[in-house]
Amino acid sequence: MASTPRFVETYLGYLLGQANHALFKDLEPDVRAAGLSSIEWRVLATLSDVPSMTVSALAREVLSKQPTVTKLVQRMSEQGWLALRADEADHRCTLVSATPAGKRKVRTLLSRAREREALALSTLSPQEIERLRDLLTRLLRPTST
Amino acid sequence: MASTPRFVETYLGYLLGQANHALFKDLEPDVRAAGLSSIEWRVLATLSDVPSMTVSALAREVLSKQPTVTKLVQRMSEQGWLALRADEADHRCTLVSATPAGKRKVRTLLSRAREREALALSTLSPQEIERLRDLLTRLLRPTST
DNA sequence: GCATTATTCATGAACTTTCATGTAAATTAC
DNA sequence: GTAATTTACATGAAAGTTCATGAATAATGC
Repeated sequence: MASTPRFVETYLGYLLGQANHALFKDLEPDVRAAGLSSIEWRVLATLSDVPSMTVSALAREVLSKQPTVTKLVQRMSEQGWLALRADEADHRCTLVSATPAGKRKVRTLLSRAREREALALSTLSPQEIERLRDLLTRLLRPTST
Repeated sequence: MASTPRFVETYLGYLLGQANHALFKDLEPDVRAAGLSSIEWRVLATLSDVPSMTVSALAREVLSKQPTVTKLVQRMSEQGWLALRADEADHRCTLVSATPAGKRKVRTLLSRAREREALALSTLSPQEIERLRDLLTRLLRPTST
């Protein structure tokens, strides 16, 4: 006699949160060892392969609020990991970029993250991994024709 | 000539985070209208279909730290949504449960969450949805034979 | 049983995030 | 070109989270 499953066990938001958390837990020791918090890791990873980004674009990427990111990047710039400068084309915008020190700091973490990801995904076949990425991407971009 | 994709565009943790965030954004207005924060919503949803749970079990479920949850449930109990009592079998444990008022408060949100989830998933076929749930579940429980 | 170790939660201090709002720059409508 | 509106960031106060630690209970080894 099967009982009704708990709400959280079937709700997609819960599954996504748990999966994300599980994945990060494997990487967390490395992130902490590098002297970074999880949000700082997200910021540096995001900025690792773009020249620069505005504060609000960065806030969207790292799933945080604009005032949070404003203060976060100020602290990180004091530590020398980020550089802030005004956008010449639009003086309202503050452009955030990773300094060489910041890029250096995150470099090994990026490949470590890839390793951990591969490990976490090792229970799935390459085809299934492909499918998972595809399904998640399509969830994010509803109108993919 | 395809350029190398950005790290965050292919990293699973990023995809999971974005997907989770996108899903919650649809529900957030309802959660806020009910006078709840996102973490309070998670707590009430988690407690909606179990009699009670210890503080640390709850912390694991809602992906937060134990001191965070200790203070959170104290606030929520002052508001009448949760009840706290000592575990008779193990006096170290504080058992947390949703009060009738708390259950009432979350009831409509639970079905609203289902609606929003269905909407977000409507770009996928039922078979694909099944597959996504399956893949995420297997990611969480590596040794499912 | 007694000592040791582990578990569970509570708490104060430090730090971070958030909300509400302010200021400045850019855009739009006239 | 000016006024009204919108956009983007910064900031202070309030609220929340986290770390380090403490106190109490339970489990383990002898």
